[in-house]
Amino acid sequence: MPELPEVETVRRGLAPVFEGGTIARVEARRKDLRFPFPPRFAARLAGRRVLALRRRAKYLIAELDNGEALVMHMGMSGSFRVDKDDEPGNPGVPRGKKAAHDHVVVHFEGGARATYNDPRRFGFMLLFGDGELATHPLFRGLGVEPLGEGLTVRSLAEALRGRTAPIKAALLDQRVVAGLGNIYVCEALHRARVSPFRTAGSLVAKSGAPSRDLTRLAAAIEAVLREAIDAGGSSIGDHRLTDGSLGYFQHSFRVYGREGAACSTPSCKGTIARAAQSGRSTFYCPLCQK
DNA sequence: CTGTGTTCCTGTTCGC
DNA sequence: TGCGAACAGGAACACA
Repeated sequence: MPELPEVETVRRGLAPVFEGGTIARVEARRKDLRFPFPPRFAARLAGRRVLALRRRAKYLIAELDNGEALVMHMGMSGSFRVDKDDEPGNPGVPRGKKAAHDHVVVHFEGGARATYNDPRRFGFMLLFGDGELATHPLFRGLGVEPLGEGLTVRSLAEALRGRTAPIKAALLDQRVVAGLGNIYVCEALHRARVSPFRTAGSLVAKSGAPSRDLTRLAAAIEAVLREAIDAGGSSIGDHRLTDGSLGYFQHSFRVYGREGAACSTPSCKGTIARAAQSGRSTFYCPLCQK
């Protein structure tokens, strides 16, 4: 489920509990998710204080007071639920009650709990040693963060130059831009009026200079992510939506899941179509995306 | 190195 | 209503 905006929304929802909190104990209710839990996973977390909860691409990173880092990925179907014992009206699952697919529960001193639920178990949790974030294969090749200073038209041009894969596939590649997924790639390409079938390299001039289309695309990526985060931000505090669901922004999709609908581009008479690209669904307007 | 297809797993939705 | 098929937001991996 979660792409960058959802992961960021989850981070903001979890931060009040994680940051500054001390982990009392961890329940890992099975031996693995996508990958096996690290050796002595629960024991190594117990007693640790969380200094900060960060996000990189679609990863959540809890920095611990011993220099290690708890790295979490929610895969396709992962979600977190936060429960605080000192809130009598808390709509979350009552203490001790186990919902299906609740695989990990992090108990904090003071009684707050963060419960990780993941039916498909494509998510995972790892413990990195001091400094491992910079060198671990999962992080080593990650591209720039699309928000903040990382993503520039120039950096995009450099990453895409000469590539013959469709721009849709290139943007899904986490080495190009970190954190984009199928939904937001579709949305960004539509906003930029760029066809998902164009080769990535066609957006870059032979000289390496970015095209006008690429300039629009970079702006569209940033805009759609920011809007989605803002929409998610408005849902923080609602326990049902602190879980990484798409929140209110799904009502703002212009192409994703809208096959057959009228294109929303002003004065465009197109109809949103759906195609398969590298095994995933692409939603686009055949008329205004060139 | 680059690009593409397969695979992990379970739940939900769709067409008959 | 039931039931099999298609599909799902990720990304590691194998392979051409």
